[in-house]
Amino acid sequence: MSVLKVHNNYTRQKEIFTPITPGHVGMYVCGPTVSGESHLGHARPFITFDFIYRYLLHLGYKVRYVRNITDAGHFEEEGREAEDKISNKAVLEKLEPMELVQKYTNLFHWAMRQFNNLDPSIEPTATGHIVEQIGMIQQIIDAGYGYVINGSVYFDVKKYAAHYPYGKLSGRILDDLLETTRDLDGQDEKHNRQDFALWKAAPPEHIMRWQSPWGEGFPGWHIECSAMSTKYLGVEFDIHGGGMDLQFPHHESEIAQSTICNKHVPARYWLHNNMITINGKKMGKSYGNVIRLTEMFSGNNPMLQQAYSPMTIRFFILQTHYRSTLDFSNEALQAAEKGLKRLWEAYELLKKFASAPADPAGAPADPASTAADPTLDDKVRRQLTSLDDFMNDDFNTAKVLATLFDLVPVINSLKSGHIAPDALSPATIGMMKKYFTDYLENILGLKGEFADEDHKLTGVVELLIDIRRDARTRKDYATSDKIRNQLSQLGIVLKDEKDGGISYSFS
RNA sequence: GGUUUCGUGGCCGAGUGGCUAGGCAGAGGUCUGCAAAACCUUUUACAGCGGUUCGAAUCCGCUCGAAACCUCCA
Repeated sequence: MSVLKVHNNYTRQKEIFTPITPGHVGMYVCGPTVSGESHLGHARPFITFDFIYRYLLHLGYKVRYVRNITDAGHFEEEGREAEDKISNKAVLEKLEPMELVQKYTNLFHWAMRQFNNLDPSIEPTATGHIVEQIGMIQQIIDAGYGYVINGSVYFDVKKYAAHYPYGKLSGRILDDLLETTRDLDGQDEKHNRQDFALWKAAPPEHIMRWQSPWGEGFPGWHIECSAMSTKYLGVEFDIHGGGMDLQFPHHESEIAQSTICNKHVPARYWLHNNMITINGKKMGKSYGNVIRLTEMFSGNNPMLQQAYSPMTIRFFILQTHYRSTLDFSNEALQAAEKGLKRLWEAYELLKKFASAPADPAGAPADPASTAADPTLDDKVRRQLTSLDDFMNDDFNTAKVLATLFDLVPVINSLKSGHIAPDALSPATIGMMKKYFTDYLENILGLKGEFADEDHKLTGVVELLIDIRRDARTRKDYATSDKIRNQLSQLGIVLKDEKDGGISYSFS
């Protein structure tokens, strides 16, 4: 049995995962900014850290998974007109800021449920932790690493870099930053360009504002995650996750803030998922190439040839390693949809197989002994146990799925008789069931799309199948074809099987 | 411009020194009243050029191309 290894972006190495507190894992993942609707790109981190969360639970860890809601807004253009993104849009949409925030939070939660993501243990909001953020900013000022100008507070990156390794996470060198940071127009009140805001004085038109020792204003973006992760996970926790694009400056700034306040780099393992691209370009608002999740599910977007179900999208994401970019295309999504169907149908078949009888006295000494085909039996077992190795290898879900696909022909052949029913031992069949359920449902978080179909509908379909069976027995193919074709038009596909059975699926 | 990463067959994507990845699509076959599914077989690969090595898609160098970050961004 292998041990879990994760690629730690902080050290740029694959490392054995060792939690700080044995048996417990603290994980913080940067959540959504609820100033707009989530798009396909946003789905990736939350699905990625969901299967990571699920796998840690599967390994038996007690996990506290904290994922924030950013509802306080950031700077649209730092250094120029400090505009709160959320309040700005609220004016445009003539909504109360918190009304807008609520609307998009609800939509976000709805999307997470569609994806079958487990709820985080704690989902703190930035607006609910202003006090903690102010406290942390004060600490930074007191320590001499923050300075106040015109009611705003900035972090002194240059001073920090003189004492601490600034840029380690993102692989950046301060001097390079000084030279390469793009020129911003207008006056900059910061001492140095690479300094970042801890607190911003609110201009009069700014709706979201809070009292602080430095006047009315609102918190900088980076401080919220530092404050909330510290509050709920302590000064040092295990995993910090988020999209790769957050590595700099967001996570780098978090490290700097926490280092000053808590004397600790906040997390041991920094995990970042890669981007979803479209035509090779990152999907993002500024690129104007986003497909919203509601559009993905409905197909209502010019870039989409059809609707894609949440599980298709989840499967699509799982087929790629989380650290690789994933390119969107209709062709790829359609392939994922078909692949998932094939895999899931085999799983449904497998669940119906007779399994090994429960043996309270213990498993047989040699579980493979009853297998008529020991070679195959052994191969299946090895493939199943390799799933753990792949998952332990920095969550290689792509390999996990490929291996499960390898077993699909075995399952289908057992069903059809191409492989003798006793080729595999009952214990191995039972093991397959367990692994398939564990991996597909519990770890990868997939679910049958039609699990909730109305039982009455099922009954009606089975009645029609019954009538059709009679018709076929009479060789009344006109009637049998009529039933099959009409059902097919309704999206219910019948399949005649070799043994005279008929199966069906909703599409 | 700087930093980093990547370039795999028709498409999507694993693999990181030797052994079939996998999915989708295509082809042939088996099965079947027909169809679908399933099963079996199968075509098309590792950007280019050099180097290291018994052996490289995998390591090194160069060239070309792409992306991410450097600005809000999952």
